[in-house]
Amino acid sequence: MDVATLMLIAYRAMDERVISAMREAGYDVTVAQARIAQRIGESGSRLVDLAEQAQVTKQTASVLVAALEQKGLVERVPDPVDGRARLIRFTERGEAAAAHAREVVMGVEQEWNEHLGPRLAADLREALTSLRELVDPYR
Amino acid sequence: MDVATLMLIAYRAMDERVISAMREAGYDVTVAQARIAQRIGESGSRLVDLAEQAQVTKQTASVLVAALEQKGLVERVPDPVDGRARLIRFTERGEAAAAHAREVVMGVEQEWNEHLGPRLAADLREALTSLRELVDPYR
DNA sequence: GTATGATAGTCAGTATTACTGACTATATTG
DNA sequence: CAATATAGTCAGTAATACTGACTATCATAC
Repeated sequence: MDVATLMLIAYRAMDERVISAMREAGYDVTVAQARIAQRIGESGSRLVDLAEQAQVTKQTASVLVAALEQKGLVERVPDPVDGRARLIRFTERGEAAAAHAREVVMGVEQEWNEHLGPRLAADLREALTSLRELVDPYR
Repeated sequence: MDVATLMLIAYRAMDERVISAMREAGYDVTVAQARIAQRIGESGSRLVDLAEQAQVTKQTASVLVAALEQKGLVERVPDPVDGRARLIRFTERGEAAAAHAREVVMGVEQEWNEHLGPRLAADLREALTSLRELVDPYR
């Protein structure tokens, strides 16, 4: 089995854990929506930036943001310094959802670390970080 | 950045490499189709097995197999030992495509290993294999 | 200042991926 | 032989994602 497929297996397990925890907590968010939401910055982010970071087109990002907006998790406000742009930022409820999601991710990662032990867990992170530099150098 | 997201970044890089190499070689296959095709065994596989391994419903698997069949990469033959079932197996052209894909995956993995160095590459594989036992125990 | 090109975002249309539910046909088990 | 399980399909829908065309605004060069 190639390492990329092994990564996918673990990634999907994380995804399922997060999505089901969010659903239990009353947040009904899909994987793609979560992937966009995860990248919203403190003071709001532009659509194109979210799209680029999540590696989708801006049209796709637009649909996902619209869904999040409809659920009351994010809002779009005009960018004060650029009339073309709008800033996407969390609502209070969205902020709470994001915090919850982060906690779940950290919890699962903690489980993983306990399973792997400190040495292997550290090596895993180091290897993945190093790989990122190779495959995704500009970011 | 959480390790699961780092895994996704690397996984996607692999995906892109494989898909673009396949396209260059004249095979027009999508990611989801490749994920199903990758799991077809030597002597053919049943739809339900492919679906289970790729973690999709059998209806989804059916659509993906139909697409692969339409491209002439796989064929469905009746299962000689079970009248309900049909075996999905590679055509000659499909076999060649699968072999090419495996080569590309191995090539990219080789690049990754060279970037990481032998120790970290081995640790990465060990950690991911161990994680798989945690998150995907029955398989 | 104003024309030119770049950027932010939307709208329209389509393809792919994925789901649930209902169904047929065949196997297996009691 | 009846009851149940399994393999696969069909129908319908939703989510995700794409390309192409468009408007509005910004930045820059003249």
